[in-house]
Amino acid sequence: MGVQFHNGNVKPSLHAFMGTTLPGSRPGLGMEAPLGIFGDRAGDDTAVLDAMGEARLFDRDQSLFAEGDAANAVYRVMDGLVRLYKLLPDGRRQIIGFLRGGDMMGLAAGERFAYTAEAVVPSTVRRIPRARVTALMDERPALARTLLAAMTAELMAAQEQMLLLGRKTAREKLATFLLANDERAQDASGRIDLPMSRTDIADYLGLTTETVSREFTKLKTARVIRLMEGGKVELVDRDTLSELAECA
Amino acid sequence: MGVQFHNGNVKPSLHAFMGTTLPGSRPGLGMEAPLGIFGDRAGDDTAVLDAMGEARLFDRDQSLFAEGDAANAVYRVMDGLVRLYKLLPDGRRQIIGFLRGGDMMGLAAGERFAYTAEAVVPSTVRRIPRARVTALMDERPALARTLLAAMTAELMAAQEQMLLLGRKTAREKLATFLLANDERAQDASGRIDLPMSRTDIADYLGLTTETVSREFTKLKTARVIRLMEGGKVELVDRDTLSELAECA
DNA sequence: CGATACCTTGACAGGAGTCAACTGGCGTGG
DNA sequence: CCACGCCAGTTGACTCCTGTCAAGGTATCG
Repeated sequence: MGVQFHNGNVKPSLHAFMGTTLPGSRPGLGMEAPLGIFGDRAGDDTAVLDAMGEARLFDRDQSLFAEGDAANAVYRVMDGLVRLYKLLPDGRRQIIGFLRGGDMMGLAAGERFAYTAEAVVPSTVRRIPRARVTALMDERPALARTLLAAMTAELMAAQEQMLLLGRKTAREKLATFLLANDERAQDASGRIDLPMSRTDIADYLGLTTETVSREFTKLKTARVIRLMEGGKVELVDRDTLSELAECA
Repeated sequence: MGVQFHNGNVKPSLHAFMGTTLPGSRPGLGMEAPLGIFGDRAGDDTAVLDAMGEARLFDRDQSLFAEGDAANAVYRVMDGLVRLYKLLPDGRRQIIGFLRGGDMMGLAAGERFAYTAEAVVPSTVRRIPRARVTALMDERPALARTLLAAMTAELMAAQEQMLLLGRKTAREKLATFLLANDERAQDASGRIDLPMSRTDIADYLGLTTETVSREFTKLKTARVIRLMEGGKVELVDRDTLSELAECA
C-alpha cells in the first residue's frame, strides 16, 4: 500500500519565520519586506545597527536569554541557527520560530522576554542594547519605519503559523515546513539544510517526534523528498509538496 | 463520574487578542502597552488618529475587507466585535483574532491583506487611509513608536496563541480563552460577554464546534462557570479555571 | 569501541473529529 | 397568534489521527 495523497491547490507557500529580517540588509539572505505601509521607504538603516553592539559566539544549546529575563537588548543573528520557544509549566514546549543569519529578535518584547532563545548550532549573535536602538530612532526617524516593516513581516508569519497549528494535518504541516525552508535555507546544490532535530521540528509544528519522523518517511517513500546526510533534505517533487501543504 | 481536572500552576493568563490597541487611547478599554522599548514614550497620538477617517456601521457577518484585497487603509473598531480569519483552500478556517472597541487592524499587512475581517455583531468601524497614517508619521515621529508598541503587543499575543494552538488540550484552550476574555470583555456585573458563536470560538482555538460545546458543558457541570442567556458566561471559580488553563 | 543521543519503527491507546439526531429559540408568514 | 422553518447549540455513537510507550537501529564522539 503506497502513501495516499490528498488533492489540493498549488499555491505559494508561507515564507517567513518569526525572526525579523531587516529589509535592505544582507542582500540575498534576508526575506523581502512586504511592500506595505512601512516598507516603501525602508533604507539601509540596518547597516548602522550592524556596526553596533558586540558579536558573540554561542555554543550548541546555549541560551541567549530565557523567558522572564529583563529585555535590555535586541539581538541579531549573524550566522548559525537560533530557536525561540515558550514552555508550559509541565514542560510542553512550543517553538515559535527559528532564526537564521540576518534575522533579529527581541524587538517585540515588553519589560521581560516572553520566550527563550537558544542556539541550535554554534551561532554568532550580535547583542544591541535597547538604549542604542531608541537613541538611533531619535536620530533617524526612518529607522522606526524599517522596524515597523520588519515587525509586520514577523506578525504575518505568526498568523500563517497559527493557521498551520490550528487547522493543518501532520502531513500538511511538514510539507509547509519544508517549502518554507526551501525559500530560506537552500544551500548551493539546492538542498535544504535542517540542522535542527526532529524534536525541534515537532515542537515547531505542534506534533511529536514520532509523527514527524513517520511523515518524513512517508514523503521519502513516495519519492517526494530525499533525506541526505547531515540533516539535508532534497525536495524532489515540489509540486506534490505544494499540494500536500494545502497553502492558501 | 465528575469532571476530572489536572493539577497545574496558577499564573496570569494571556490577555491580548490579535487586535492592536493603541496605548493611551480609550482608557479602560484598550490593553496596556508593554513597558518595553517603544512603549516608554507612547503619548496620546492616537487621539489624532481617532479624528481621522470615517466611521461606518457594519452589519452582522458583513466583511470589512477580504483576504487578498489591496491594503489601502487601516481600521479601528469603535464598537462591536470583529473577527479576523484565514482560510485554507478546502474551507477550513482559522480565526486569528477578535477585535473589540479600541482595537486596530491592518497595520501589519503587505500590499494585500492576508486575512479577512468580518463584523460578528453590528459594529462601528473607522477606516483610515494609509496615506494619512504615513503622513502623520512624518509629522509626528512619536507616532511610529506608538505603533511599534501596539504591534509588539499584538505579536506577543500571537506567540501566546501559537503556544495554545500547538500544545494545549481542548480543555486548556477553552479555559485560557475564558480567562483572556475575563480581562477584556467583562460587563457591569462581572460576566463575560461572548457574542461570537461556538463555531467562531472553535475556529479560534483550533477545535470543532462539538468539542467546544462539550467542554463548555463539562465546565458548567463542574460548577466552574455558568452559562447565562445572551451568550454571557459567569466565571464562578477563577482559580480552578487558571489551573485548567495551564498558563505559563 | 563503547556510550550516548537521535532517529525510526511498531503496537496500542486515547483525545478530538465526524456523523447524526435532537432540542430550543427566533423570526417569518399564513 | 401560532405553525413552521431555520439556525445554533447540545449530546450520543463511533472513527481515526496523532500521541504514548517501547524497542531497535544508526551515527557521533570521546
